[in-house]
Amino acid sequence: MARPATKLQVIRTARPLVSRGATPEASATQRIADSITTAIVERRLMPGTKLAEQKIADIFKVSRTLVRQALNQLSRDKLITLASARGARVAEPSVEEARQVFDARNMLEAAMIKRAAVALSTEQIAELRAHLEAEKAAIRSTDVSGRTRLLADFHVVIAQMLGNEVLAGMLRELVSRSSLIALMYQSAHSAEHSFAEHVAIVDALEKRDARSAARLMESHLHNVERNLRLDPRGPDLESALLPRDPLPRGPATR
Amino acid sequence: MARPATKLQVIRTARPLVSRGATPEASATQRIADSITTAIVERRLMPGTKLAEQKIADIFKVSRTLVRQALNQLSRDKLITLASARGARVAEPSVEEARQVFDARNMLEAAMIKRAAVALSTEQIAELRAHLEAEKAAIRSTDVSGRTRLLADFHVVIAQMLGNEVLAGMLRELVSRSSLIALMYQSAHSAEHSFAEHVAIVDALEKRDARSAARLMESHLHNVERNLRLDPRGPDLESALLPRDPLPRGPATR
DNA sequence: CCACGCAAAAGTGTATACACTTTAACTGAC
DNA sequence: GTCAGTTAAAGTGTATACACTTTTGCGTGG
Repeated sequence: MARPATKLQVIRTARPLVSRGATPEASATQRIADSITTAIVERRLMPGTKLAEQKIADIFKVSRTLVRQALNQLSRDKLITLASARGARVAEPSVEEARQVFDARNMLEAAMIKRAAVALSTEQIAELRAHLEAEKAAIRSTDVSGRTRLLADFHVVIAQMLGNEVLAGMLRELVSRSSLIALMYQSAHSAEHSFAEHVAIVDALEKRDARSAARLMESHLHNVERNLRLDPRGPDLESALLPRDPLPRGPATR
Repeated sequence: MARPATKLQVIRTARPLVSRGATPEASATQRIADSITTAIVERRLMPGTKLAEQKIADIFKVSRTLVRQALNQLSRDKLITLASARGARVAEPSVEEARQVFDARNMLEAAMIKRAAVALSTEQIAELRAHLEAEKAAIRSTDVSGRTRLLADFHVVIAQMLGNEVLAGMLRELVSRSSLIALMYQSAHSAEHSFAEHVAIVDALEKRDARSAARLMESHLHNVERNLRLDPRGPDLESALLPRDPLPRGPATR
């Protein structure tokens, strides 16, 4: 597999995601995990990048102990892979894994949206409209990282509105895995397109039309998945090696 | 909150669950996490029991480092709760949490079983029959721990047969949380009853009747939930001590 | 020039040390 | 006898030490 071998640039800048519990003073471990998560989702850390414990510890000025805890968490979320004695790398989800994640989302979210059509209050639907406005603004202002986050949060927010934190938690995990997948397979699905589909879904919710809301959600997820470059030959080893992009020097990939 | 304060008896005896990946030499951390998990599910560790790191470390003859890793994992599964500087306790899921868990299972498993009715091969359905035989045997022989595990595994096995490990993983977590909930609220749902419902579900699968399979699964989960003693007064101290009048809505948990 | 092997460097896995927090146990005043 | 305040014990949070594994770089023989 192609190994970008990016040298682990500064991560910083990352603010704690809104998603996690609003702890005033988040634990150091959580801060680290969140920073790495957003760095991955915002494409500052590419799949395959080595995450050496000591280097991260130096960056955050803590000991390896806390970094290890954070890496363990991320490993459970499948955002990184841990190989015994060989360290952590940003995960490189397989095509098969992508299929499974989207399949699971489909089952979960179709059921969820049907319930939402019945259970959400008018105020909550208004909140969803507000969320859509935020999405639109982020897209207009070309705020790439905010846009990515908002488009993903749309799905989680609905789960939270249903008052089911268990559901929301599962969805949060699936959605962040989806982001990594989209990134890895260079989704051709535009943000504008996703946004339009979100609008259609909320429209259906407003009309309390559970059936079409579910249909729209399914086709939304299907579209996102379909637009991944899940080519038969996989994530282009060939095209990466063949002289598409002539490197200045020899094999000095370090 | 009622605190049994059981003094953390010997855990041992526990063999690694079949559920986790069949690693030949599981890591020490995983061994510890599995032991505690089965101890909880088999009622050898009651909700609220304090899990002191050093004591567990002594039992397993490792350092606190590994115990902490295991406890962190279990905390993510919501089988224990971690309070900063106050240590780990076996979780005491609230009534609300129970509702959410069963609600999430309902969404997930209804969708799953519909798919299973279409996608499972004849051989796989035969395997399910074999699983049912094992359930029956465990129930007959009053093998309590095996029975509990097999009844829970039924749901996970179906997910695995669909070839979706992501789905199976989520279900595995939900099912073990359900076990803790059933234990805590002393389910009155008999093993025999669950078994009979499992048989009915497989019958429907065999007939490729997706709709009734889904209906049966939903009513199965509903029955399990309904038979929990989720009384308004709950299992807590107040009502245990004060010979109270019937509470209208009562300050449920806490 | 390449392949192979060996040794140094880097990195991970686990144990231990130590500071700080919580819990308990005790003391004395009321 | 009860309660508050104080202090010791127990326990957790983080850092560090050290053994062992993997990776890397180099030198030697072919």
